[in-house]
Amino acid sequence: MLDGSALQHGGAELRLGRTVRTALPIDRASNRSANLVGTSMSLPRNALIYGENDPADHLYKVVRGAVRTCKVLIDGRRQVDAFYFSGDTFGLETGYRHGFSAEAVADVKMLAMKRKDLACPAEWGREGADDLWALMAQELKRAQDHALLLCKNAQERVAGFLLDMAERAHSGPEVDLPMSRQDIADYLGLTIETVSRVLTQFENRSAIALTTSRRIALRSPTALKRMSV
Amino acid sequence: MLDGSALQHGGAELRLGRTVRTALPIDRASNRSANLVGTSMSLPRNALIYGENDPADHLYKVVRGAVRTCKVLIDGRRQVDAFYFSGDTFGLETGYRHGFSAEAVADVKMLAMKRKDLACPAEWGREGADDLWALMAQELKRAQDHALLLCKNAQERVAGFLLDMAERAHSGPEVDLPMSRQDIADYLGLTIETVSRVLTQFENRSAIALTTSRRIALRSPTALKRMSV
DNA sequence: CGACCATTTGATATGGATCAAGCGATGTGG
DNA sequence: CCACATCGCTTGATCCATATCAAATGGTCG
Repeated sequence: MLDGSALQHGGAELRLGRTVRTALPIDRASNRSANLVGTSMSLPRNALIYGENDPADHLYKVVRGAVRTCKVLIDGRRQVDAFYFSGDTFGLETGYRHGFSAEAVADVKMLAMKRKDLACPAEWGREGADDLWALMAQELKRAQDHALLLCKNAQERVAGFLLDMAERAHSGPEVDLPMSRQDIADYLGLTIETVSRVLTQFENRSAIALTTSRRIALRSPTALKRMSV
Repeated sequence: MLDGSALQHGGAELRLGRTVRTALPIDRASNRSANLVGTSMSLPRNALIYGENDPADHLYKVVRGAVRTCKVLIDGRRQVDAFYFSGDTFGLETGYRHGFSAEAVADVKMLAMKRKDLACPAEWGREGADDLWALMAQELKRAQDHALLLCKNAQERVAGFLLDMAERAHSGPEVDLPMSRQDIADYLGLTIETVSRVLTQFENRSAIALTTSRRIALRSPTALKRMSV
């Protein structure tokens, strides 16, 4: 899972815009936040990081770029579980195998950290245990919030999504969305057409401004918050 | 939170069929699964166990009956996050306060276990840490599966729900659903009418049989599985 | 420039919500 | 014990939000 070759096995090779480039273990960096040594890897847009059911023996920390975790149902429908940005850690699982696959939303640089046994907390040092616990708690909250989001209507979902992105994707006054409309739609349980329509609707009401299709200025976060519940 | 008086404070007193009866600390039982001492409490149907934003300093283990955790939005919509049955532990949180309220779906008997500091794993013994980690992982999986369910259509949600209940509510060949149609609807992000219609539809196709409205025989789990994705 | 891809916009269809009524079980007071 | 209110569930009729189908627009790269 740490070298380029491993990245091509396993899950389906979906939508690879370019070939998957071998990740060179260029630098090593100690990573306080999980008390682990990380191997740096770079992957191009749409590359598969790991597939569903692959052994879950690494944690990954995004350095630059963005990652999505998702699942594809038998009939082809795709569901995006989460997005991860710079500073976020992903790959933590509830079992020994990944329940979702992970893919690069945009060119991504990240650290891969080996974990002997993620299922047995007693093996970790004190710091590591606290970090992992915090991480797990964060993932749980994310999943719960996602479920809450999915019970709402289209406007509320998109508004909530934008606010979440604005808070997390640490950009300036404008939010830079690295993912496609399809990614957003699959995360929100909507279609790309609906996502697009809601966005133009928000723009018409001056709640947002679409600088480019992937760059959005939140003109009125208050209005968005009002619309998000 | 351990005595009846505490149960009445905090969240809204919603839909209480009867008055909230004071929970007597009748017996004490050591509880291996979390390495804690539990105080037994009994509560009537619809009683509030804890409210949103209440301090999260206890874990609860269901002995008999069923519990739901949920959230009520400002406009009154309710979202059920999870159901817990005999043997399930609930109350684990991502912060110092509960993000959801917990209520008795039916008359419930449970053990309340005090936790000094749930946010600091180093404080727990080795066994306790492993147990809590497993519990957290289970909650994460539950939340993820819930989000997946909510991306599907009505048939798939109801089919998935029935299969989940059949697996968890350890009844015999017939599944005993302790919760109301409203509870199910709020869990699945549907209306009671839709839930009801889908159930009769399943019955017409002989996938299930409705012995009573709360008692369902899964005639063809295979068919349900097919319909659930 | 032309091919390609992502996004937007338009027209129509449909699944589930909403509104409304009926029905069966349970409980209560006369 | 019955008449009656209540409650949870089902069923029916209609409406609406979002999906689906289709086409136009715009941006990017060779």
